[in-house]
Amino acid sequence: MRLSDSIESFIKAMLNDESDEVELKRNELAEYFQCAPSQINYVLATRFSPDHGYLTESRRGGGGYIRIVRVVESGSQRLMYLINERIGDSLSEEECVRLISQLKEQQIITADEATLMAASVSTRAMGIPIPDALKNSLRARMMKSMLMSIAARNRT
Amino acid sequence: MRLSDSIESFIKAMLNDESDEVELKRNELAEYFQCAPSQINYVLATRFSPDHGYLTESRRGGGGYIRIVRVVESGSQRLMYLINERIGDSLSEEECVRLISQLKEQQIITADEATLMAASVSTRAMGIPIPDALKNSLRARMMKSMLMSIAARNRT
DNA sequence: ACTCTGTTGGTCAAAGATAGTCAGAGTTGT
DNA sequence: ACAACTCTGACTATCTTTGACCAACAGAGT
Repeated sequence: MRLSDSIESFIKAMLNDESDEVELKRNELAEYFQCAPSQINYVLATRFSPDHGYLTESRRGGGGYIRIVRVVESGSQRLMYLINERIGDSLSEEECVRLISQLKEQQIITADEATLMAASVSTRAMGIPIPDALKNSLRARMMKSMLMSIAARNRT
Repeated sequence: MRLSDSIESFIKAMLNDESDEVELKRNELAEYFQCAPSQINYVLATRFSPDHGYLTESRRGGGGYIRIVRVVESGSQRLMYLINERIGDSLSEEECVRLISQLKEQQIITADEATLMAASVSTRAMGIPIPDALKNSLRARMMKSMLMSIAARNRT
């Protein structure tokens, strides 16, 4: 069995026992598995990425930690579909607006949230000197990031 | 538990009990927490800054003190200040997060909105190949755009 | 008033404690 | 053999805590 797989199972077991959320110390975990601390990052990157349905946050320095939140299976089907399939690498402002208004119609987000999301991807917000292609790729990333956070909060 | 967090909680508890204002002795507090006096300054700088919604004043010498005041502003005042003065042409992710969480504490935005805003300016969302300076200028624009949309809806 | 001295708080740099990144070496499946 | 995946270590970034030295203020003594 690969080390990465063991660490993955270990973390998933913790997630099952406790809740949809777990907090750990990178160094402790590395110590436990007798491996380099950066191995933990590798596992997080390859098995607990947003694409895999997880969100992670961390803090460095004294009392630092890594927190992993499971979004998979709890976020609505619709959101996961958008994140994983519908939204690709690029999204125009018009497409964003269309998606946002659909989500509002389906009552997945509130009207206020829709306004907020639209404001963030608006032409006005994006007024920096970069090619349109980059702006649209940025919009896609922003939308995924926001939808991911909505999926996270919708978990029961 | 981090020392800084304990001290932060301690001070916030005092603020809740009494009023929007609290006065303390740096040395006494340091004595109480068994730490270097300058630790208190660190806590003030990292958790009670204007961006966090607090003002501090102090006096040295005999009878010296540190006074911490929680700033109370109306939502629209706060938003206007942020849009017109605080946020300039550039804002780091950390600054964004700080401002957002402060808006949440002052109940100008909901927790869900805070999460959404933070997601939109996150490093994850900004993962396109442009210089950091541009990313921060983009963050500033996005924040202003989002705050303006909130200000608009708040006008009743 | 002026100065001296004790009592406070302020600053800053260094040390300590964590986590992140990335290139390259090692391993495995086809 | 080749490509993809795994693992490590050196270097970096960030957050916390401490300590040495500095600055300001009050009150006593002159």
